[in-house]
Amino acid sequence: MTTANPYYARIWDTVLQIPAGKVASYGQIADLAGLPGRARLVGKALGYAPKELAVPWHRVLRSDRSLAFPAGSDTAQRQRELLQDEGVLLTNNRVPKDDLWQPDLAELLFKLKY
DNA sequence: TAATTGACCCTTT
DNA sequence: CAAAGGGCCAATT
Repeated sequence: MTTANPYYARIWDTVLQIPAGKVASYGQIADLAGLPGRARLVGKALGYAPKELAVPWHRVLRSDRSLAFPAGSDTAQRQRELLQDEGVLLTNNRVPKDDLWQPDLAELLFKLKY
């Protein structure tokens, strides 16, 4: 472990709040985690995310609802498989708007214990 | 310390 | 709807 930053923990916690069958964008996660404008950091945090936390990184994608990886790459294919396994069907590398995560802010704040 | 990089986002064409 | 340009901020070199 090179550097442990407090930002990452909050990002991981927020991602863990995404229910199965729903997806959220990096910017949305950053915003909910209290880090507006730091969407890129979310991606980095997911890359640093330890396996033990079982962070559902596959439920996080770009704001245009497309995968953040080049189509055809191993990571992209695994993400697509994981999403389909949860009931999120990708059409042309994109998920339906109906599957976007719409969190209840009050409940989310309670779970994250701000 | 300065420059480069990146699992991104928004607005305009 | 897809592509292009500009911006943002932390981590890395």
